[in-house]
Amino acid sequence: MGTKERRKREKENLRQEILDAARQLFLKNGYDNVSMRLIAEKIEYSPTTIYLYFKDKAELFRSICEETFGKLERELAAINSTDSDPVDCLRKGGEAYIRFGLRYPYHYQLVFLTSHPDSGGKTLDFELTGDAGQNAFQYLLKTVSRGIEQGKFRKSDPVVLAQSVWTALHGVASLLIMKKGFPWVDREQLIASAMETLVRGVSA
Amino acid sequence: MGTKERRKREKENLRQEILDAARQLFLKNGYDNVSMRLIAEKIEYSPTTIYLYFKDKAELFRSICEETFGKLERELAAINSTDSDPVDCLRKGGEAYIRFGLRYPYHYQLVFLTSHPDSGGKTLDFELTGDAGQNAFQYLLKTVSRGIEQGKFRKSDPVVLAQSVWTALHGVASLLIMKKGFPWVDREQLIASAMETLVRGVSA
Amino acid sequence: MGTKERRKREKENLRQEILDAARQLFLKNGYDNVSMRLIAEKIEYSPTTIYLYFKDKAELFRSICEETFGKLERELAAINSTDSDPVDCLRKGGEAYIRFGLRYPYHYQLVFLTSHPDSGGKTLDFELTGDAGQNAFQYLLKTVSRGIEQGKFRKSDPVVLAQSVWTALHGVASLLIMKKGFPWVDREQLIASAMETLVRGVSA
Amino acid sequence: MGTKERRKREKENLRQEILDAARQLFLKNGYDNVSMRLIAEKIEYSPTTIYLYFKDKAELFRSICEETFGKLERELAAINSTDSDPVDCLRKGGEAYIRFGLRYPYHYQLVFLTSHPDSGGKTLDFELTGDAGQNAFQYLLKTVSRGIEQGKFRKSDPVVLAQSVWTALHGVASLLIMKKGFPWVDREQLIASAMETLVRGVSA
DNA sequence: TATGAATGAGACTTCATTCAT
DNA sequence: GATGAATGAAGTCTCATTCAT
Repeated sequence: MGTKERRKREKENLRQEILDAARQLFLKNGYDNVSMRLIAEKIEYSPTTIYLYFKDKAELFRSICEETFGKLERELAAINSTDSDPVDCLRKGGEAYIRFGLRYPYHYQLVFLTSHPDSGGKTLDFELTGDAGQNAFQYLLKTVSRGIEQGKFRKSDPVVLAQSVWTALHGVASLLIMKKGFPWVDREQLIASAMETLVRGVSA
Repeated sequence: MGTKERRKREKENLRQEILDAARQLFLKNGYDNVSMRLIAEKIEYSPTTIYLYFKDKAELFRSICEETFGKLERELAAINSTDSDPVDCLRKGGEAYIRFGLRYPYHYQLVFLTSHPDSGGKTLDFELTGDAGQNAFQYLLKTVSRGIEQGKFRKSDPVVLAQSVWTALHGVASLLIMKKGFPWVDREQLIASAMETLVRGVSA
Repeated sequence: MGTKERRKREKENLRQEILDAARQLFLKNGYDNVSMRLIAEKIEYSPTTIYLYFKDKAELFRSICEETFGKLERELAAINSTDSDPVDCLRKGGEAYIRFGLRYPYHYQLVFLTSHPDSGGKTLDFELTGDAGQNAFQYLLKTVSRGIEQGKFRKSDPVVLAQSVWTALHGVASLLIMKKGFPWVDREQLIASAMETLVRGVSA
Repeated sequence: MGTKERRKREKENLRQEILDAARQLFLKNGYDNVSMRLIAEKIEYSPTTIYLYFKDKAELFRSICEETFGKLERELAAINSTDSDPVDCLRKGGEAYIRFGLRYPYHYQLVFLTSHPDSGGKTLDFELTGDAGQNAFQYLLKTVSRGIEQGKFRKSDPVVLAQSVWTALHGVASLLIMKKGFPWVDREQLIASAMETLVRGVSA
């Protein structure tokens, strides 16, 4: 194979390489503390090159978000289509959600633990993120609605209940991801306890 | 009238004035979107002046955090010392925790939503982090322990239960803070529902 | 239908197509505000392609100028050879000159409104400059000389008079080109008035 | 005088020094080819420093224009207030205008021979320039109007005539400034001839 | 002939910070 | 105690251009 391979690392797909590098940096440093130059250095390309694949910094960030949401959605979709009992669904879906976060901590952080630069002047307008968030949320909402209808979950506005379920799940995932230094109990025990609390909490 | 009083507002303590201005700005814009100049303009002093009171931007921010977390601790302490019923304690303390996060979102972010392993170059180095987290947690642990002892909370390892309670509280605070763009239901309803879920979930 | 014809428009001569596109853009936006990419997009080719036909941006521009100034000379030549009355010649030639400037404002700028002493680093080096100026001037000089000889223009050194005529024509063209923001009267009226002033001014 | 003088060149007024440097560079290179860095290097300061005196590049450019227009206006005002005969006024004012250009070729070029970046996308909106231009033009308009009223200038719309007079004056100034390489006749002769042509041309 | 990929240079601008007064 | 003046570093992004195919 006479092909000249300029760098050892395979770079079949530079676009993906950029995404990977950027994701990691955004996570470690936060959106504002990652410069295009920094990303470029990490992949050992010139900053200009990034602009061949992404219109600007915001689009790069947005792409990373979309990517992650896609993964999560697919996992949740699988569970929802398999199981029919709302309680089972909640249990399995909830755990899946938490474990998704733990398995892809980088992605999770980026999407759920990075403040999108929409507050301070520089409105970058990540509507899309919101949409994707809602998509993932729809699965949860369905489950909760069914649970209420079937009298298995306590009576209440389905949206309200679903959102509060989400906060509970997110709490577990995010704290475990972010506070690795905290003297946590056994991770499995904690997840079990949190899920138990959640399921009891929403049950009728 | 000989004395030219440059501003009507009393400024006995410029240091405090700086802290106040900076706190508001950090809260509104986030750390990265607040420049020293911006703070200086708000207090109508020159940027240089700030450096007479604070070594640099990081120290200024750190001071604000300390100040703020003092408040959180005091709030939680007050609740814990006043109320004796663990359920009430959990309810009130939990709400206080959430509302604290919502009131000081950037401080909350800094301490609970930032991973500080190496912080990538710009070392902000908030030693406080671990301490504050654990301090706050101690109050919760006490309450949970008492609840289990009194048979009001379901039987389980107090630390495990306390930690899972924390995740639930944190979930509400952090999601509301980070995902402002999400179509949340009425905030009060959401908090109420989440607390209800939590209290039911841990009850015996 | 085997042959995929990428564009309907015939493109026998890509070089000419580039020139045409570039000319329009240079005219509309000015040299500095036209990027190679912009030209490339207009002709629906890649930027790289342009370099197959022109060494660089400067050469492309230079080609356009040459092309254009050929036209000016031909126009003036035609008038001078057709008309024999110096007054008519002056009138028609003068108007032609002005209108030429207005039709090709950026070319005109380049040749008559740019000082090319050292051109500060970015040497555009339009040798053409002096030549084109003088060539155009020769036609004027002939006309003026004939006018004086025939007693139709006021007695004076032909070169002096010709040069002052040139300044008058140039004044109209250059001001209209450079000061688009000025609240000019109707352009035709202005040209007519300026020409009237000029012809009266040189008449015996 | 123990005063530490950091540089030999006097720099009592850095703002003026910036203006001077910028004016020269804008002239030599054109607006687009002058970078803030270049100006900074010329005055041996950091680019940042310029921003202490001017909001941005556009404001710097605008300031230079204002400065120049001020000078011209004052000269023309002096003449108009002294002389009463329109013909004299035209003659003297016209010459003054031309000589102003020749005396301040840098200023003149910048204001009358630099295309303000208003055409190509980047609308910088130099309304002000237009205003100032109009102010200077008012003096000319007054003279021309009086001349027409008194029957000394040929009957015509005063604004049209005034504008065509301006083009004539501008033609002399600008060509002499820009085309130093052209084999001009004696400058005084040329000015005299151009003014003669102009005065004859507008006379009744 | 045509181009996709890549880049070095450089554009304007903002920022935290220091120094001398 | 307070500030005006100044700066080095860095930010995002665009451009003309080249190279290998």
